[in-house]
This record gives sequence, C-alpha cells and structure tokens, in this order.
Amino acid sequence: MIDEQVRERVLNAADRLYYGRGIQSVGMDELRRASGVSLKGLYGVFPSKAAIVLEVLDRRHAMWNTGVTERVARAETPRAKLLAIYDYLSDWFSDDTFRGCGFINAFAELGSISPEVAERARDHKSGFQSYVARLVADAGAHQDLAPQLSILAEGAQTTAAIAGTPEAAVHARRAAEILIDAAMIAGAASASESPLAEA
Amino acid sequence: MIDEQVRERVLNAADRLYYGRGIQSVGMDELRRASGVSLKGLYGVFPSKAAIVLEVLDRRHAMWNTGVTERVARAETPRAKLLAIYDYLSDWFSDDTFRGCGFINAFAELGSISPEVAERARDHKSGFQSYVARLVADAGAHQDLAPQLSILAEGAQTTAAIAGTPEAAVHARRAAEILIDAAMIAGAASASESPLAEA
DNA sequence: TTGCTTTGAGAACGTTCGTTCTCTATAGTG
DNA sequence: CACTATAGAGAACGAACGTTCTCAAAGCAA
Repeated sequence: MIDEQVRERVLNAADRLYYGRGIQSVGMDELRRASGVSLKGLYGVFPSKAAIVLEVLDRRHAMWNTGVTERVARAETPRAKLLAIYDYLSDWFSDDTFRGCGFINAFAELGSISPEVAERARDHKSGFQSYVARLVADAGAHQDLAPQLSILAEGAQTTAAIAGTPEAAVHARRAAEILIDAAMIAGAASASESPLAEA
Repeated sequence: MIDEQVRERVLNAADRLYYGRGIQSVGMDELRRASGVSLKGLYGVFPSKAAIVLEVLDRRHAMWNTGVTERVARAETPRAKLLAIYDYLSDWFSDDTFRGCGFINAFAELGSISPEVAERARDHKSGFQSYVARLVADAGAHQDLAPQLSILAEGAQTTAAIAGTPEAAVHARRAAEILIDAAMIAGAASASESPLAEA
C-alpha cells in the first residue's frame, strides 16, 4: 500500500476515534484495527502516537477553516456572512457524531502536559478570531463585535456538546443578530465621527 | 487521623491536581504524595479513583454555586446581578491557576467513557442555566436572554482558558450589557402586551 | 513487659499502554 | 525453481496505571 493511502486511512480513523472517545482512551491497537493498517505499517509512516495526534489536529483545523469559509462565502451581505457562522454551527451540532470542539477537548485533555497540543489549540482559536475580525471589519461594524461573536460561537459549541442538543446554535445566532445591529450603529457612528474629529 | 480530615486532604489535593493537569494524567501515587495520605488510608476512605473524581466534581459544583451566588448577591439591581456573573468570571480568569471550566475539561476527557462524569457536567451546566434564567425572570427581561447570557459565560471560559488571558470576561460583559438592554425592552414590551392580549 | 490492633511505606499484582521485535507467508526477480 | 525483500500478525518489552498485599513500626490495653 502506498504511503499516502496509509496516512489517509490512519488519520481518518484516528480523527474519528480521538474525537469520539478522547485521545488518551484510544490505544494504538485500536487504531490499528480501525484503520486496517498494521502496527509496523503505522510506525513506518508516523514516528509516534503524539505525531499522529498533531496531524489529526492540523487536519481538523483545515477542515474547520474550509467548512466555515465556504458557508460564509455563500452568504451575500456582510451581516449575513457573520450570521452564517452560526448556521454552520447549527448543522454541525445536529450531526450525531458531534462531541464539541476537538481543540477544546484536546486542550482539556492534553493542554497542560503537551505544549504542542496547547499551541495547536491556541492557533486554531486565534485564527478563528482573526477571521471573525476580518468579517466584522468588512461589515464596517465596531471592532468590539469580533470577540463578542467569537465568544458566542465558542460558548455555543461547549453548550451544545455537554447538553447533547443543538439549540445553542440558534440562541447564539439570535444574540449575534442583536450584537451585530448594535455594533453596526456604533461602527457607522465612529466611522463618521473620527474623520470629522481629525478634520 | 480522622476520616473527615483524610477526605478533606485527599479531595483538596485531587481537585488541585486533576484541575491543573487533567484527571488521567494524575495517578494515585501522585495523589498520595500530594495529600500526605497513604495508599491504604486513601482506599480506606474512597473505594476507587473514579469515586474521588466524582466527589471532586461535586465539590467544585458547590464551590462554583456559592462563589457566583455570593457575587450576584452583592449587586443591587437585577441588571447589575446579571452582569456580576461576568465580574466573577473576570476575577477567576485572573487567578493564575485558572485552566478553564473543570466540568468542560472533565467532560472532554472522560465524558464519552464515563456516564457519571458526563452526567455531572450536564447537571452543572443546566443548573447554571436555570440560575441565569431565574435572574433574567427577576429582571423582567425576555426569557431568550437567559441562554444567550449562559452561552456568553461558557464561551468566555473556554476562550480565556485557551488564550491564557482574562480579557474574554470583559468582552463577554460588554456583550451581555447590549443583550440585556435589548431583552429588557423586549421583556417590558411582551410583559405589557400579553396581559392586554388576554384581557 | 507482652500481646493485639492499627498504620504507613512501599512492594507486588494484573492490566494496559506505546513501541519494537520475531516469525511467517507472500510476492517479485533471476 | 530458488532467493530475497517486504509486510502483516501478533508476541514481547518496559513503563505506568489502579488496586491490593506484606511487613515492620508504633500505639495502646492489660
């Protein structure tokens, strides 16, 4: 079997198992069974379980990015683009394999004993926050809106994960609408005020 | 040593270690060292590590409840009581032992393999949501506000934990102010409308 | 003192983990 | 056909885990 195929199979199985049951709860033997790749083949392509974990996180990061940006791209107005984030979350929460944000989970499990995992989680979250900040800037809203919307998305994920129900996404969306409207007014006000103040 | 003292020592050490480094990462031998209670004494008072974990979670739940209700009680207006939640979070995030919500962490680590841990996390979160809903009702605001404020608090916790900085609390607070103001108007409107509709 | 009970330190047990090694079967090459 | 290289299955290894056991020390009653 080609190395690329092996990598794909292993990472797919690892993502499913680690996300579904936790990283420390899934041993290499189970990963072997689930991926159909022998232990030897497995260690021929990855140097260690830790390396697999990091690659799984990197793939998840890329998946999340493409998923959310595609959904946002389908919306037309800047306001709709911001709200599209919560529609994406809503769909995700309704998937019956949903078990919260993989990065929050990995951070909770390993963040304090694996600097690499902690770094992946930080990068993932700060990347999302920057993305939201860009959308907020495009909408011409006050920049305070960006962390507020990020926090709402974050909270919706853990709330939905622990409750086991998807309705947190619609609550977050409704809150986002209110915050966006408030920040559009504030953003428009400060955008028209500050040039005048300088003039 | 009296059993009650042993319990106290063990649970204090266990809470600190499990919260700081994760549950699965802390073995019974380390708990023995940190608590100063021998393995025999430890197993004389607790039947298993799993039982210690559950008691730690129960204590943390009680601590959180008293902490937040005390802080809320010190605020005077219904609106200030709602915002006091985020002041409490702000102080907590600034504590340098802060490492996110212990229930989210425990859920991420063990939720899918320990139904008892999952149940504790669910109960903890739904208890908080009910509490917020009561405060919202006292404020006469629209009930949609309750899940919105809960989600903000939730998101602030994970955001602060992963970023390692406390400013998520003030962002959440500012968002909460906006949502509260919007829901007070809506709540007042529906409170004055629905009796009229029925009359 | 003597004898009995309790205690703590840590060895021991059985299991599981991540990782490596062995052995066998197979496939490809001459 | 023989020979070699490869790859899979699973045993083996050393470490760590949760839990129990051993044994010696210490306290206490008589």
